[in-house]
Amino acid sequence: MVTSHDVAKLAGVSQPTVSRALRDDSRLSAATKQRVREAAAALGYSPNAIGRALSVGRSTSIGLVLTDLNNQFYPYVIAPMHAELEKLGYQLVLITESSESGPVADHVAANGLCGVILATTTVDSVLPVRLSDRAVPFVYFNRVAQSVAADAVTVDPVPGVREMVRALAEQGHERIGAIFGPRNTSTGEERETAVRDLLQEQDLTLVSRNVLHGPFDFQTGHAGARELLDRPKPPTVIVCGNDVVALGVLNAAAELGTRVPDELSVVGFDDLPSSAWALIQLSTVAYDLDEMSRAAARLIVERVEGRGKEHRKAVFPTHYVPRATLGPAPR
Amino acid sequence: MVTSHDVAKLAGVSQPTVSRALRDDSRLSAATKQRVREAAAALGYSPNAIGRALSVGRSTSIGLVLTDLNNQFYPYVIAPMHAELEKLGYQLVLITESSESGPVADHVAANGLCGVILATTTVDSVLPVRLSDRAVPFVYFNRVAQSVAADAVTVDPVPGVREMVRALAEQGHERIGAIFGPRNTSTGEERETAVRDLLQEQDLTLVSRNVLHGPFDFQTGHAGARELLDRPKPPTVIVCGNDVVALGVLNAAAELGTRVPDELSVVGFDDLPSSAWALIQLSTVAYDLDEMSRAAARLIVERVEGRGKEHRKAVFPTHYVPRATLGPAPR
DNA sequence: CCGGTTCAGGCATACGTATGCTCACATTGA
DNA sequence: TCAATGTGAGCATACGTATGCCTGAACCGG
Repeated sequence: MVTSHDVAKLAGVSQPTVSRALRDDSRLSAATKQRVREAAAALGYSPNAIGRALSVGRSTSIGLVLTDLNNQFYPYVIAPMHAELEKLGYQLVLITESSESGPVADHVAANGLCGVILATTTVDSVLPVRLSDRAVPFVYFNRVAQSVAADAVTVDPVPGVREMVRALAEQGHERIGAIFGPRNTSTGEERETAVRDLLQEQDLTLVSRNVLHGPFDFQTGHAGARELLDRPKPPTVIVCGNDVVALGVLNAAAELGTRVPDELSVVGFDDLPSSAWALIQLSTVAYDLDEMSRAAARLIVERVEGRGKEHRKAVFPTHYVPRATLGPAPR
Repeated sequence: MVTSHDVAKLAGVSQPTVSRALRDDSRLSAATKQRVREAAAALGYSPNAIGRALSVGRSTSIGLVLTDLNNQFYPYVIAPMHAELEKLGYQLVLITESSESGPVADHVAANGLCGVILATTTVDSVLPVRLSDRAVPFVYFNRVAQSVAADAVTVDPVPGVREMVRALAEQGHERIGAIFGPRNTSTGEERETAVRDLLQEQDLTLVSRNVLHGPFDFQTGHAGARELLDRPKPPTVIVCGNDVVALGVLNAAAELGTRVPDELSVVGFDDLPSSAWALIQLSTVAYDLDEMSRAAARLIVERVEGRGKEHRKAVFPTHYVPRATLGPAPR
């Protein structure tokens, strides 16, 4: 391994001078900088990130904490987040909360992460507290916890849900089913509240026997749809907590031979790229997930670098995207 | 931040003793170890990974190098790989080859990764050479390069493709189209060769005008299907380089109103979880992608830890999974 | 009773980089 | 000509952990 000492020797300067030259310190003469740069290039030197991290007291690794890496939702988060972090000179490290290596907070502190993005926070999670105790900077992504205030990027479901509910009323749906997300997540709660409130504005009601809850995953939608469709008077539309749940519903309907949207309408939330596929054509509530992911990356970097003191919240608006899975209510 | 010095002070021992106690060094007495452990627990101490990495000369971060993080294929690789690495005490760091931060090899060396898994190697890639030059341990995942020998986990397409081609012949297909992967990837090349050779065994031929190539992505399948279906005598079946390409084909067919499998059969390769969905039901060639990903993780860790000297190759067998997208050839 | 062995732990140092402080030299102004 | 200022770069050290080497004490056998 070639170190700054090797470069120093070749350039005929001291090691600190190498460090300064490559960081473009104003105190060095242009000639010296040039000489050092040439020596560095000749040796193929690149500064050791670990030495640097130890010296400056923090690394350039940002952790992304999530529970379910298998969920279809996260690829669309990871990709833009990674891209943005890379642009800013940071790396993305994946951390799952079901960590077998003990408490996540220890894990984070121990592994030299300089900050984390929390993507699967539950309302009652203690992780934010732990991180706060250890002074690890963090940002809420999508979901927030009540325990600790911090930077956050979130979604405002109301505008999109309002449009969606209006479309649903216009199509004449009255027996409405819903498969919401977990009650202990802010997204689950907010979306459910938005749907309930806005349905009421349309003089529509959600009867509790047609409302299910579960994790934001395929299985929830799949099993939920089978349950709802098995009712004597099944709902004519199922409102889903997110697109992944809706995919579960659509597939269950396909298995049962229930035609969508002729016999059953389905709406989702997130507008994942696959929802636009011709084979899916899911009517859903959309927002700019790509930009939202990038915003989270920028926020954590600013926080890590000490810029910005106030906690900032970026709230992304939503809109309804009508496609083929919401149709007229069957009589 | 609480360091091993703090623990040492509290336990009334020296810092090296703390280090040894927590690593369960045989030289220390049980009593001392116990005392140190209690002190560490009392202070909530966890060893700093950066200090450790600097001292021992390597980190516990494994890089996963890929080009297209958006590809549907990778989530199913990342999740098990991450899980296995975590179990072994390592972390997964994502690296994209289209890195804006300069050559990947520098990036890797500079960021203190102790090893990398190459998931999107092209046959003519120079990255393996660069890594080899810098003595960075690496493992080929799925695709291999010719330039440098290394540990590798790969797939043998022959058994699965043989079954698939036989099924295709049995269904009476004669006008066969194909959308293969890039010629400069080992997977693209191997699968294409397998299909061509085994078709010949069935006295079937692939006319070159019905053969396309492109990246292993949705767009390739989508555009390719539109091109092939626009021919005067379109193929009755399209053999795809992988499932993601097949998804593109299926969606293009849906857009064009081409019924699958009545008017067009489609087969894929990889058997992604979504291929089994009722809405998709893609007939495809399967292998154990989950176990393969874990195997890559284990291999790189063994290499990093210096165990095992010979290069090892793990080759995963394939089999055909008949579903709904391969049907009888239309007359 | 003494030399040799073993055990338990401390001391010194290394890893690679960054930075505060110091210092030598050149330049400037009076 | 000399003091004051400024410029350019080196010296010393810090970051947190791991480990080779050494030391002191206890123990053992002859």
